[in-house]
Amino acid sequence: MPRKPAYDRDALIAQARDIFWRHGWAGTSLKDLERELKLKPGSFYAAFGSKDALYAMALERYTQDGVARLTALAEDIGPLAALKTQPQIVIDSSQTPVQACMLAKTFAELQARDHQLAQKASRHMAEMKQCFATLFRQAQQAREIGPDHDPERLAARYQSDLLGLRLSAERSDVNAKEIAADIAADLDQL
Amino acid sequence: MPRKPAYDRDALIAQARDIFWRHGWAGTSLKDLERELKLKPGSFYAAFGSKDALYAMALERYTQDGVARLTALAEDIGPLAALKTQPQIVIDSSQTPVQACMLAKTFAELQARDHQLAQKASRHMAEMKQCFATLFRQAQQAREIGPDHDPERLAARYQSDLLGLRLSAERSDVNAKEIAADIAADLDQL
DNA sequence: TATATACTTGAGTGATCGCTCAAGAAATAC
DNA sequence: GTATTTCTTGAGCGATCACTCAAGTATATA
Repeated sequence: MPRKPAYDRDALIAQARDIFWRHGWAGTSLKDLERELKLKPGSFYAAFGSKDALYAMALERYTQDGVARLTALAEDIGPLAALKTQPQIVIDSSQTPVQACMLAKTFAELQARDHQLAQKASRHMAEMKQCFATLFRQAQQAREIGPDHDPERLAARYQSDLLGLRLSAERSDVNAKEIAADIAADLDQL
Repeated sequence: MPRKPAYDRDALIAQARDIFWRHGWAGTSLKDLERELKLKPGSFYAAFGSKDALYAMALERYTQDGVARLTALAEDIGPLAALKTQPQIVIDSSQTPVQACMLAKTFAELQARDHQLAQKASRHMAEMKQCFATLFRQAQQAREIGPDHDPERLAARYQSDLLGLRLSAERSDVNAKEIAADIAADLDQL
């Protein structure tokens, strides 16, 4: 009996993710979303419930894709090689809407207001950090890095460096490739 | 003949800087500013012209203070020591409204919309980077670091690390002191 | 004290915010 | 075909946005 939606829900979430990623939470209005997703307000709310709900879905999608991509890369070329390659990947991927991390942008924007989306972003960043720690641990077990390092600590520093790198990559007066190379080079010192 | 304002303009700019720093550009409303600065709309606009104009003054103040503090520190304890101490300073300064850099937050929030405040923030970050580069150059001339390093490149990496550190320091699941120590330790390898 | 010159006040501007909902259109089941 | 169910549409809700301005108030000089 029912009628099917005229849109591809998954594609719309990915599209919304890119818009939010670019312009942030407050910087993206319902008008923006309606125009880009080609949805009237009624359809929008029937499909996603609210702006915040869609934003949460976008964060989810963003994190899932990120973890999946890095995990796949590590299985391809090994944990340490993946960690060394990641800095260059995240800044030269010209397909990404912006260079800075969406989780970091969300967290920075909404943390002070104690917004639930900031908490969600924080949890997702912890997820990513765990992913890094796992790779460092694997690299250690494979004797690719010294045995005296704490994988959790390496992961925290590495993630911090990546956040800085990706923000720096947005700047026109910074040579991000050099920074990425230097971050990768640091991993050889371990 | 005239009547003097009842407020301390400089103090109000510093107060506005802290509010903007915390909540960002879109996250701070005129109502917020009026309430915190205890100014009615008329006085506000007579004093500062617009929200954006005040934000620009806040950015200016933020940068001036940052450069002055680091420069003074370097004259006290030397360029390399200042660079090594800075990471710990910026994250344990419990007087600061938030840990993340206001220039970085502004840039990240407004860059995609090509807002003039994003450009101003970018210029101020370049200013800070030059400040770092000068210290690295001085450290090199003082034989505190090796002669084969490019001070500009070191400065870019160092600033990137600081941006990451300061954002990480906002997170409850990250030990920022460890990251700060690791950044400082890296400078000994030069 | 008289007057000129600011500063302070707060109601109110049009625009936009996220969001609602009733009515019309379309597709399924029978 | 008809009935039923969902999707689509868009006018419009109250709230808030950055901001204006005329009237009132206080302080300087003369």
